[in-house]
Amino acid sequence: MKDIGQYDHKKVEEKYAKLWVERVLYSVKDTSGEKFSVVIPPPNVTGSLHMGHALNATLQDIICRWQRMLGKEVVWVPGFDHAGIATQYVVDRQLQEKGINRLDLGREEFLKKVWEWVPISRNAIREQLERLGVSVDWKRERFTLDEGFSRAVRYAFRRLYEEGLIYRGEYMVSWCPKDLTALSDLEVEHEEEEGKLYYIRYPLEDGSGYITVATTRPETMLGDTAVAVHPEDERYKSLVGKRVRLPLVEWKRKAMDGSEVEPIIPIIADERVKPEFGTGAVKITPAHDPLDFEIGKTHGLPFVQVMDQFARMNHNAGQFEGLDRYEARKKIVERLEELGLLEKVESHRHAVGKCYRCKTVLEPFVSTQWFLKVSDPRIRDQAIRVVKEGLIRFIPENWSKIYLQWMENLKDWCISRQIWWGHRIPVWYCEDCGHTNVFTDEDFDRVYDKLIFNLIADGKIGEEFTPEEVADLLNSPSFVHPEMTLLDFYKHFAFHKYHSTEVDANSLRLFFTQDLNPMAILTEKKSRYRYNPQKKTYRFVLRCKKCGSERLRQETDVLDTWFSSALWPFGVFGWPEATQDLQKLYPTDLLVTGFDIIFFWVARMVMMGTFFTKDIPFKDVYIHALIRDEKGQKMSKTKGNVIDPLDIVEKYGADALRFTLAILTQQGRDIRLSEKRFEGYKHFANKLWNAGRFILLNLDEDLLYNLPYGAPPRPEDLWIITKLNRTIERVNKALSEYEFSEAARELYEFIWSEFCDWYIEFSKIRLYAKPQSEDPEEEKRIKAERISAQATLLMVFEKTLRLLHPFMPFITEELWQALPTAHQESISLTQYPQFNPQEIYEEAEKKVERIKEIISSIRSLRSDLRIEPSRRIKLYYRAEESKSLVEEFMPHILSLARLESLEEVAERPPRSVAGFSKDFEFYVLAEENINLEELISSYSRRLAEVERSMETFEKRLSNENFLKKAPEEEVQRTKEALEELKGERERIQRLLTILQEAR
RNA sequence: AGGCGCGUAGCUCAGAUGGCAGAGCGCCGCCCUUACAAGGCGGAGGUCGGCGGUUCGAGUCCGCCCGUGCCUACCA
Repeated sequence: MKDIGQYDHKKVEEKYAKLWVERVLYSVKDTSGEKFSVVIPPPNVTGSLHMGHALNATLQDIICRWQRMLGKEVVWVPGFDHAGIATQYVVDRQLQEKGINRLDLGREEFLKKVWEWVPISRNAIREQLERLGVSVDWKRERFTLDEGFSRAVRYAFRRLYEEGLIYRGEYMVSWCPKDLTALSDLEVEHEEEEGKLYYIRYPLEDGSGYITVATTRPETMLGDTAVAVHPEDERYKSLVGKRVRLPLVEWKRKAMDGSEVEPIIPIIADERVKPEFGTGAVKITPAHDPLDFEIGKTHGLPFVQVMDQFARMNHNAGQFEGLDRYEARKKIVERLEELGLLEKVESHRHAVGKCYRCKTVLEPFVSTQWFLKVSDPRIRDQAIRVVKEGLIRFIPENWSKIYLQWMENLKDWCISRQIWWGHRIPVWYCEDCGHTNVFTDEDFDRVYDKLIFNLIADGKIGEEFTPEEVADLLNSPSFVHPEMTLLDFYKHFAFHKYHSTEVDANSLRLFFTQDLNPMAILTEKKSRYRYNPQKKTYRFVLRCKKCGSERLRQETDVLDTWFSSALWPFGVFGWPEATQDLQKLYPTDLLVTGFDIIFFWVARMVMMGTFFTKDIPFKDVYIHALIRDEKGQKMSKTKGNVIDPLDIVEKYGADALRFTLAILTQQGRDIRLSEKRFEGYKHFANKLWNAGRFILLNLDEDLLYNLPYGAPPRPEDLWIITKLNRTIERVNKALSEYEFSEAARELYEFIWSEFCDWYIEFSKIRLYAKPQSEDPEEEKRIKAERISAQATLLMVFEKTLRLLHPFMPFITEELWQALPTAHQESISLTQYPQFNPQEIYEEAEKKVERIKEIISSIRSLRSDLRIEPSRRIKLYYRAEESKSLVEEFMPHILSLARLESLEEVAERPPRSVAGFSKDFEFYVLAEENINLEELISSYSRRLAEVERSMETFEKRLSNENFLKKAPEEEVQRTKEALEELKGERERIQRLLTILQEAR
């Protein structure tokens, strides 16, 4: 007997969100058993989580909690992504709002600002994840820019470089003139736009006429160095080899190789020109168009850049210099028109590439960049094989096709970015011999040299540093784990080998006093350190591996953020160190992510994973849908249609949020979300709570001791046990197939429609039973009955809570802890219910289902007759097969159909109205004010329906082909169904006649 | 331009292996029946986008079309 009162999701959830983290429930210490490991797709530190993250986290948590309850040692690694451009963009905008320009601030100062921002975002996200109840192991939290991870990135870069898989070169890339960086092909968003196609006449040099070219970008004509036609194009065959005078350009232009280029340009033939497009003649601007770049290369054409990094016209643009590309376009078109060289302008739909971050139209731009040869068989073949052979499994399956398609058409990946926030490429160019040096800490023997190298490469200390600076830094709290020092963190995540032996505070002190003794350094030419006696600072010296020069210049570019993300599933476990974690927990078992980053991330993890670890990074890849708003629009801040998960958690609770997301997650389908959905499942949580409240209110304190004195189970007990058992089976099956929606629906259906609607109602018969006499035997019997009802309620409810726990962790925890059977620190540490074939009671199941039908049919009649629920009425019945059942379940029918009495009669009582359910026919005495019309129309509708069904069955059975060809079983089934319908029709007809007479 | 997905009740969506169309929300009616009005009980509502084909039988399999969403792509 205890009352848990009304459901207050905030109270419950806030309590456990904190408690679970404090008690470190989800940190596995002993990893000797069967493991289940997952790495979270690290959220970007760009702000806070959106609904997509909430979905992602929820689905992973459902699986992780389920696996944990199945007895596995679940390790779920959380973390964050530094998210290069995205984060830089966010901080840049914040500064702009304060009127600060990033370029004025300079790299170092700007990075400081970013490091100030990151913890703000990270804490917000952490808090959100905790509120969602995710069971990650916070002790393992990682950041893609933390010390260990950065080291892994450098290691990976070096390996790839040494294997010849990374190269540097001058190529055409997509350039964002706003973010001032190159982007990979994937970061280009193509958008269809209504543009214009300009037809421009280029006069032939000999004055014999002109050739007309068509272009969408007239401003690039200033950089034209040829006109190309298809070699087989009869219209232009005679012109090939001739030259044209480039209009407007009356000056010499400077090509990228420094040579001067005349505005007289050749007409060349190239098969890549499509004769059917435009005029069939195309202007060639090798420095500003990808195809022209290729053609320029093959034909040895000069490359003339006419724009700078801001997409402004440069010195090659003569009078147009300094104009923005679009202004230049306008001016150039005007000029051409004046000169009569603009033949016509057509409207033209075409795709333009935009920056995926800032949506600026990108400029094809020739520049020197770093590339990763992902198309190399050493990388690609494995990545294809592991998916083809099913070692990695996509769910839903069709994504593997998309993955493979993309893999087949791989192009080299531009991995360098001209931004500041990210992993600086670990390359130092020699100013003397020009050698490209790639350094990692492997190049140094002593641990402290390694350490200091890493600090420098990370930009954690400046080129010149004092020992105090280094010591302070190493003794300061780690960015990721404030309870550790930076040095601890290094030891833990990066210097596995040296763990607790060589690296400690004492040796650190010794290192600085002995090894970095200024006198020793000044006299020791080969020292790694240079001492500056004036400033009392040290410099860590790198020497060119080829010529030994100390004059090295570090590459200023940083790596594409996805380069580091690609190492995530093994980097988090300490790779490249051969840690125990790596051996035990890698490959991971599951990756849950959205389809929008299959190419960006999933594919690259597979490529890097198989390349570096010779193993797959994960076994199952569950691809979930994208969250959209109720109109099917992508949620975005600019559209203002975002639903903030924290708002929902506040208003409806994390449990409701999670359950909603789970039940809406049908495989491979986008989720349209409106706030209304959450409300419905909050009601579900409330329903569950109230069921718990009811049970607790009705449990006797001494129940657990009295269990042996309980009466044997009744059919409804066996029925609900069977129903629960079937639900257990279905939920486990659904989860094993990642059918979240199916699992959630089964739970909802069972809890609400079976347990609450029927079983609890049935149980009240025994719980509320009062002895009719003073007979002590009867009292004893009633008590025994009550015990058995309580026991079943408790047992079924307890199992149900465990079954539901992965979906709604908070409320299930709270209710479970309130049960007298609670015996564990947390419900999440108990076992997940499993199907038990012994607990299927078909006989009882059938009986109770039939009784439900009978009760419903009585309720239906009552409702049609407008008899209020509170009025207990007398009912009379006739029945054949159902008779014994009705007698057996008399109390149930009386109670749930709210009857005063139910008596068997031989004939329909006079002046009565009738209803039926199969052979069970029942009668209510008609009163003066009874409403028959509703009933008559109800029966009429029913009759029509039955007759319609009969017709289709009769037609089918009179079809010879059906009888001949359909399976015997099917024919039989149809016949039986028809017989049943016939009986029903007769009954309805009879009842209708009665009603009409009574009218 | 290719590829993928979707079109079923007013809305959001379920409907292995073809065999009497389902749920939630919304709507209508009656009820504060001592777990729950965030509730109970009862009910209405659908030519399964269109056309053709395979089949005894098609929401389900095949073809075409229409609508819609997304991904990929160097048509200047």
